[in-house]
Amino acid sequence: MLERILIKNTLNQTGEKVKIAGRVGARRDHGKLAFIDLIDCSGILQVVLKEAEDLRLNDVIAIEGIINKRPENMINKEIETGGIEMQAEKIEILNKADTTPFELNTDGHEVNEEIRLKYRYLDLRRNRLQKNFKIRHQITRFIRNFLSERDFTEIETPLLTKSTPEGARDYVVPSRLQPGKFYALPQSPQQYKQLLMVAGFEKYFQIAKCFRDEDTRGDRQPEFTQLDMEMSFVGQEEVMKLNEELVIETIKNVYPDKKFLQLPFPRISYKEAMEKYGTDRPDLRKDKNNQNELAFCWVVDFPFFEKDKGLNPDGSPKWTFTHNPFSAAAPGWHEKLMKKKDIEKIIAAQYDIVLNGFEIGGGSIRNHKPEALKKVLEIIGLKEKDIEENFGHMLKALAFGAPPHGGIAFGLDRFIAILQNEPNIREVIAFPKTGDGRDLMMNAPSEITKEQLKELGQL
RNA sequence: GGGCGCGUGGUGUAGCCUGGUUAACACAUCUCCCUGUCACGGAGAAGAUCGCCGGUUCAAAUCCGGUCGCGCCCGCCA
Repeated sequence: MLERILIKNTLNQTGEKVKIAGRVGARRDHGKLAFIDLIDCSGILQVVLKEAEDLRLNDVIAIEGIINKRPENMINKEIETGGIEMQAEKIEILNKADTTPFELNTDGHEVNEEIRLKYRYLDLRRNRLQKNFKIRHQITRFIRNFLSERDFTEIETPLLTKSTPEGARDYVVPSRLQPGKFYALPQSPQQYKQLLMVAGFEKYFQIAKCFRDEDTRGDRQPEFTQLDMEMSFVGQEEVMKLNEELVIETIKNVYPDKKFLQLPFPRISYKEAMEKYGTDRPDLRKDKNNQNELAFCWVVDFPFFEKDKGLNPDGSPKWTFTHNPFSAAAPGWHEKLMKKKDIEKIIAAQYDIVLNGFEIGGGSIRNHKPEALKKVLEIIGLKEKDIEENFGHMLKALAFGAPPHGGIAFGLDRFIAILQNEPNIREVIAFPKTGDGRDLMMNAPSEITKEQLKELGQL
């Protein structure tokens, strides 16, 4: 009884009898001679059959046979195993396959998105998507190793957490044990990672799922993955330096053909970006058709606050934060923040990293003193009661000797999509949602039973 | 919430502007032929009441109105 080996391992088995297994990717029947391309997770191999078998596309089979060198004039240079082939001796059909609703030997761009998502498990068989997810794994593996080697601890934070009044709309989950109350799914692990700094971990990271109940875009999904990171006893320079190195090393390792337009990454102030490029995420590429050109930049010196729509009841302007309520003021602006003076001029210790015109990450140095965070919350118009209710735990935690800290978060899906030259992050998310937030394959969201609703206190 | 685009066999398109044969083509599917193909080739077959509803007309895939679905963009997204 032969043990099954992977197709990539047939390369050094010339002359040997082996067993391989996979699905039929193509069939070329010549009557008394037939070929099939067998596909497994590691590659593709041509199998020669003496007689035409009753094999159909996508049937799952196991084959035993001899691996032979191909004659010189029959070598296929297009595939890795093009110099060898298997002479089949025994075929076992493990499972027959229905005809697929679309062809799998293309890149899929021609097929309607809706039908691709409905049959996502077939769509994922495509070469292009297989590559995307193998690369995605290489990237996350490299990042994990890079940060682990630098004393970072990967820590998971809760998905069932608390709704907060600021920022994006929350996805909420009704509580059974606390009828009428709701958990919220995190928009980001922001508060937890800061609390981990209070806890003394000093260097934390997480490949974190985040949720935002807002309208989607080509580069936005309701559910997405963030590389989340936080460090204690650092300033803006250290965070930027470490992350620049992380990005450069990751790309050098996974994409040796990609070229950085400028190293180190140029730094542009928000003001300069707006004046020169009319956007805070400028596309600095020289040749936008060159898929290997990467134009990174940092955008810094963001205004902390901007005027919100409408006015306060007393006629004073309403303020909102431009990026993150937990950010600290940039060096030199702390006094203005504490005195709530020249609010529109205050600069935040905030930095965005931009790649080819897309914001792929952003972070800041945080307010590690409770009185500073409180000032920010007051400026954006929160009443004492709201502050206590929504941020009381943060203020309390910071008061127990929180170290100075700061961090960053990368939109991992977006980052990978750009590196893979994919126009849409759905191509690098295994089971993405449609524009209106549905999962066409699982048919979610769906209705739940009256009993479930009752248990949740929703009836 | 708003703007734009698309919807025709299983998949992708043509036809629509300028209404009129049996709705065309490619791929996929099925049958047959084929001993060196590699997205094999050849012969044949089946498969669409043109998203849905209504209107105009002798006649609607085609014109008009509505509706549904999908995508992209603006708003929104700390």
